[in-house]
Amino acid sequence: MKDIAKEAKVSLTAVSLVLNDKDTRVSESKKAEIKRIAKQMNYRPNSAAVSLSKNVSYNVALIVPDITNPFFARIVREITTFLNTKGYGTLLVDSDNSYKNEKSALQNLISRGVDGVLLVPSNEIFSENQTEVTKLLQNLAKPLVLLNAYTTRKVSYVNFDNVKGAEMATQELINYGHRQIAFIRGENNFVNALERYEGYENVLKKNQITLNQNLVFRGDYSMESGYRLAPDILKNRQITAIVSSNDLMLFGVIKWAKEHQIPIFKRLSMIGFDNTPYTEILEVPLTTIDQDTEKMATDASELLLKMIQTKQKIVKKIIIDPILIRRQSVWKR
Amino acid sequence: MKDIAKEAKVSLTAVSLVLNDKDTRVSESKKAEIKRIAKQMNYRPNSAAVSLSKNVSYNVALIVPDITNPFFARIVREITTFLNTKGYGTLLVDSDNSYKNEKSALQNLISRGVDGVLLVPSNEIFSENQTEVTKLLQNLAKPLVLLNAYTTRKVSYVNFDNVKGAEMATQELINYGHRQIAFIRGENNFVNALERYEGYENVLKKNQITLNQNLVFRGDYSMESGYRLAPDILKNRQITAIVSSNDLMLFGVIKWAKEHQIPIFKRLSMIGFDNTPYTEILEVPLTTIDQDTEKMATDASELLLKMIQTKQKIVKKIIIDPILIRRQSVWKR
DNA sequence: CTGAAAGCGCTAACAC
DNA sequence: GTGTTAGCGCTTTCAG
Repeated sequence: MKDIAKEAKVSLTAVSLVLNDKDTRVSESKKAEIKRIAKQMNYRPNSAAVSLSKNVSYNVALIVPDITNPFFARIVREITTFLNTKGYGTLLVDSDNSYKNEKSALQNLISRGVDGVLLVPSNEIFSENQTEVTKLLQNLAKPLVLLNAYTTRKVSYVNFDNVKGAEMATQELINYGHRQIAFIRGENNFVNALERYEGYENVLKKNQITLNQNLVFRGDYSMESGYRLAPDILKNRQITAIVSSNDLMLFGVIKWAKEHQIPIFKRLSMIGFDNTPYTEILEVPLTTIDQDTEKMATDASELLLKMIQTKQKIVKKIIIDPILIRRQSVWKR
Repeated sequence: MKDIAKEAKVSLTAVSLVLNDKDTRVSESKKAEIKRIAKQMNYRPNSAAVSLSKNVSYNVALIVPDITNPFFARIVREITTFLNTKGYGTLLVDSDNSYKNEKSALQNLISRGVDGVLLVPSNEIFSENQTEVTKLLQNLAKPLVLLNAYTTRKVSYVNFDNVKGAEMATQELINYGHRQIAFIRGENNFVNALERYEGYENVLKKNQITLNQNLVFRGDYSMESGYRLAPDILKNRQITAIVSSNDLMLFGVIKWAKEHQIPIFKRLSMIGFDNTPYTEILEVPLTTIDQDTEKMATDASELLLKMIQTKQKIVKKIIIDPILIRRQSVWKR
């Protein structure tokens, strides 16, 4: 900048003003001259200096439990792309589904000077000491938006209507004559898992089917957990259908069944959650609940940017409706 | 820092020295006192100030073509996790497989002050004006390591031995009696695609099978491109086996076959590339070429950090051997 | 062993 | 319309 000023024979102020388009004061001729020289010298502002001076970094933190899960991968892609067009960079952290990592990432990122954080929380965070978590989330020095979770805390979030999603899935199976419907749910404390389970319960009750806890299985949203659950699910011959809280756990069940030569697609109707791309290449394409990750990503990013730019604490709750995607894994029993 | 200095009745210098463990000079008692107070005040250095002063940011850029592709997702996870343990943050950009995006990201990230960049290049970059690309990559102001690509430029990279991988795949099929082996390759200019094709050619020649260009199909590594290619591949009834340059394109073929009720798993032997997790849940688990993404990620990250920390330009080429994972999609014809 | 002070590159309040 | 200058929070040189 100094060089530009010297070259253009103006002050640093003028250069700064012009290059930031706050050129209300500078004369047109100088303006043009400064811009020309800046371009010619291929000037790039030093972002550390800008940050130090303005106390903003134009970086946002994004924390996800597992980037390898296609559902999260989609979210990450939408968010980074969106933020990029708005002039923000994305610092990505994979928390490996661990609260400990989330916590240290949160602190680390704040001191890295991010302007705000987008948090897709782990399951674990909800099993922790909740007053500590509240403190962590509410007293964060920077704006925060939660994705794919809800909370009663004074924190913004955008989430899917999980109750509704699970209701649609369960009802679909009942409509096809199923009554012994297994449900693969997530961890006890994970709020979305609770909601999905609630949807399952609701629909059973509405259809006067008594809830049987032997049909409820508990995983952690990973393919491995589905794989682990598979033998128990498949040895219960009463079960005619499965609703899974996500596609991945169902994939795990399918993997186990394949390995043990069980014709699972012939035996069971199945509905997943997330509409991952791989649902379409299975032996029988999977019916699933689709969630509009793009909307989630842009809604959350926009909200965060608004908080950052207006410097206001906004507590807003956004809930997105899921959609039932009918393919071929459900049929009359 | 000022507060700590005041509280401890020492100078700013002392505080800085102690907190950075350059405490060769400060007395033990003061040292302890300063650390105590810093912890008590929950002191976090302002990273913008550190950056400005030291001219480093402890941030690294990571550019990938498509985070949604499980192969890249795995790389991203390994890299972010590894860099995190070394005290570096990761600025992630999804280039959407476009050279234009890569180029602007590269410039944008540099001016964001990253200390170095890890680039998993798009296919497109190799179809561009190559003198421009050379200029872009070689004259980058910061250390650069390429992943999943090779180059004759003075640029470091970590890549798989693609020739060997494709050779293993093709030979495996020949060993099982196949001779009309289709090959799904990537774009013309993408170096890895070229290498894989070369491996295919090599093995045909070695086995005295004449290369038939009608058996070579060209995709872009996306599931969609496989889907597009499927009708042409499947209508050629001579073909008894497929080698695909990645799993995803094969998934696309499988998807199309499913939709058109073609029993592809009965008709064709198939081998993919990448060993994505979903290869195991298909109707017939897929034989594939596994690439050690973790090694690639850590090798590349370590190399980059070395360049950053020693401030030396290192041009090192690392090549990793792939492994053939035998599952059930290959059988005697 | 310790501290004062210059400086990193930029912004913005202030004075002209 | 224009320029001077005081910071932003930290590191590091230099003088004691």
